[in-house]
Parts: sequence; C-alpha cells; structure tokens
Amino acid sequence: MNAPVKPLRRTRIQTEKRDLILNAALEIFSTHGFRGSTIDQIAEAAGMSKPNLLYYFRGKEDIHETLIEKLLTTWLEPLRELDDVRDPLVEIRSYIRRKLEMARDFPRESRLFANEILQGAPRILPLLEGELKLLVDEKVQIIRSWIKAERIAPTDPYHLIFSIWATTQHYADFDVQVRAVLGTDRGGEGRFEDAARFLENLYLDGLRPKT
Amino acid sequence: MNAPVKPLRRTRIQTEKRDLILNAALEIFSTHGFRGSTIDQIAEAAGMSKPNLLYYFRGKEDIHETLIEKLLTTWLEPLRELDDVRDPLVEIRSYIRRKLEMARDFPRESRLFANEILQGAPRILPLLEGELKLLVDEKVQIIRSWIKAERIAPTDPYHLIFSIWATTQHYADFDVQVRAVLGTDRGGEGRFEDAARFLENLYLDGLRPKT
DNA sequence: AATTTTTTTGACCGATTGGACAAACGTTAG
DNA sequence: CTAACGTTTGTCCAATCGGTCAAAAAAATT
Repeated sequence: MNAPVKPLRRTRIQTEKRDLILNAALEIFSTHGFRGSTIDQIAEAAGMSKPNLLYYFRGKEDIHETLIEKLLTTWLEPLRELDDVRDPLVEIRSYIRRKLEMARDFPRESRLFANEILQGAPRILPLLEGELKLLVDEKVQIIRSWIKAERIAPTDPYHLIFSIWATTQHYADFDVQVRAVLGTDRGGEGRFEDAARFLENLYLDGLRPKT
Repeated sequence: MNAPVKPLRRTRIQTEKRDLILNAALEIFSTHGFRGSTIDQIAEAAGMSKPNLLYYFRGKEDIHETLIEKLLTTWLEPLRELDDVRDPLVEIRSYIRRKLEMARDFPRESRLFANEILQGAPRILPLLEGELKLLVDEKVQIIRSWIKAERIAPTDPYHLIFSIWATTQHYADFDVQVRAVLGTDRGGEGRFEDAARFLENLYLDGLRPKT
C-alpha cells in the first residue's frame, strides 16, 4: 500500500510495467505533444487502467520528464562520438549517417524532442543552454581546427551542425510529408539510403558541376 | 442575431475582428499545437470574450482550418517561383534565400505547419499527397533537366528539395535551440545572414577543400 | 495455510474544456 | 427618434481532464 513511486529497490513487475508505460507514453506524447496527450490514452495504449498507471508514476508530468531525460542521454551520443581521429570528411560523413540511422530507428524520440522544442522547450531550456551548448562549443573547436589546417573548406561550424541536425531529423519529424511527396513507389524504406547518398554528395561537393 | 459565420457580405467590424482573432490564434496554435490551445487563451489574446469569439467563428476547428488554408497558399509561393529562366545555381540560391526570409519573417506560420505535420498531418494529408506532390514533381522535372544538361551536379531532386525545406525551416521551428546554442553574443538577428552565407557555400561547393 | 506486501480497479472529485443561449448593448438607416 | 440589425457578454452545460482513495485481487513471504 505504501509509496510505489520511488522505491529504493524495484520489483520485477515494477520494472516491466514502468517500461511498458514509458513505451506507450512515447507513442502518445510524440504524436500529440504533451498537452495534447491524456493519461487515459497512455493507459489504454499500455493496456492498463489509469489508476494502475498512476501507481507507477506520480503523474503525467513525471512520465514526460522521465521520457525526456532518457531521450537526451542517447540523443546526443552521435555528436559526442565526433572527434578528430579520422579524416574530417569521413568524420562528418559518419556523423550524418549515424543521425540518419537514429531518425530511421527512433522516429518517436525525434518527434518527442521536436514537439518539446517547437513549444519553446519549457522543460529543457536550461539543458539546451548548458549541457548542449557546451558539447556543441567543444565540437565547434574541432571543426575550426580542421578549417585552420585547410582540411575542410572554411565554413560556419555552428550552422554546419544545425544543417546536419535539420536535414537528418527532417526524415523523422516530417516523415508524413516526405512519404506523401515521394509517393508509394519511392516512399519505401529505400528513402533513407537515398537520403544518405544525397546528403553525402551535398556535404562533400555541393551542387556546382565539376566540368 | 442571425448566423454571423458565413455572411455573404462582411461588415467592417467583421473583417477587422476576424483578422484580430486569426492573428491571436496563430500565436497560440503555433506555440501550443491544436489540442494544447484553448479558445479562452485565443479569446484573451484577441482581447475579447469567448462567446464573442464564437460569434465570428463556428468553433476551434473552424479557426484552425481557416488558418491552415491561408497559410498553405503563401507557404508554397517560393517553390512556385522556382523556374528555369535564370542560371540553376542562382535559381536555387534565390529559393534558399526566400525560404530563409520566410523563416525569419513568418516563424509562427512555420511552426503552425510543423505542428500539423508532426502530428501526422491529420487535417492536410490529402493536400500533401495532391497539390504539394504535384508542385514538387513539376519542380523535380526542372531540376532533372538541369542535371541532364550538366548545369548542376547529378543529385536526387526530391532530397535536394527536402534538404532546403529542412535547413531553412529549422531556423523558425527550432529557434529556441538555435538561440540557446549560439548564446547571447551570436544569437542576434545576424544569425539569419550567417545561415544564408553558410547554406549558400554548402549548396554550391560543399565542404571539400579546394586545394 | 496464513499473513503480509504488492498490484489492480471502480467509483469518485474538482477543475477545465468547447460550446450554447438568451438577454443586454451599440450602431445605424429610415 | 426609433425600429431593425449587428455585436457583446454573463451564465450555464455536458464532456473530458488529471488525479485520489479505499477496497479488492494477486503475489510473495513466512
């Protein structure tokens, strides 16, 4: 009967059910946003009653917060891996590939994040100005050193990173639009390979004809 | 006392108040999404009572629908203007500039659209598969002709368009994140000029060093 | 098997939501 | 001036919201 929310030790059922709830909540939150989602929806998607769900989480906010926290750790992983052990162009190409794979494999996480940012990042603004900015600033230094060494063309490192975020996450966040425009024939899973090839070409050589 | 919603002729007050409401609704919808916004919020932002607002629109859905319709006509204008009278690279550069200007001058419209797509485009999917796809297909033909004539490097026209949408709208939709990362010093209005310069370089020549 | 602990649920609550309505208030044309 | 029409608002309503609670059911412990 006692407080089940923050148990020092978790029972088997608790870990299982919490995961079940978080998965259902990710589905709902990522497609309707925070305010557009209801606890009842999440409970139904998780196959349990609302009071039962509230036995495992303090409330709607608690679920969302847990989800966002879990997301952010894995979300920035690709950028963390960007370092200067390999050739700069190979490094950037790898980063694009990894981000594109995340858009393909974790579209719900991408949309959850997009929803949060779109609405002014009310819950994670401090994190963006702190942890995220620090990480980006660090990688910007690496890119600057590449430019100084003339290993890549001179360019704005911040906007380079923004453009990679934008182009890759687009395939998760705007998936409906992408599929609608590509149509049934080209809208299959092959679109991610096409996107990877296109972005690779774009970031390496741009559009200007060689001849 | 009669139906004020679809009057054949509109009084001066009706046009004024409808505009006032639509402007307020754009502000609210674009930052909270459809379900996250309330009629009371919109009414307050428009400086009138809820029943008064409902005198001018049939309901929440009606306002949103009017907003989306009005948005789509102007939103695709830059793409419509893309033709092959000028040099392909100039044409693409102009398109990027125009889209970037729209992200700067109409961020609320961009976010309204992003919200709609993020949530699966429940209200405008037919339009995406119809009107939008037709327009894109038309422009894809132009780009293909450029490639065939070797006036731009061979590339995937669809993903080229997607990447331009993504990179430009990013500055409206993810504005909070962009500002947070750039910090107070570089986050001013100059960021749009920086972005324009970066994207121009990227799309023309890519990152590979010249030497 | 008996008991303790964890899990699940039905019923309920106050607050907020989108919207209806009639009455009051303004405006304006005759 | 006044009747007709356009505009505004206070009040109300049913539905839905997030969340509580006590009690039943199931599991785990002894």
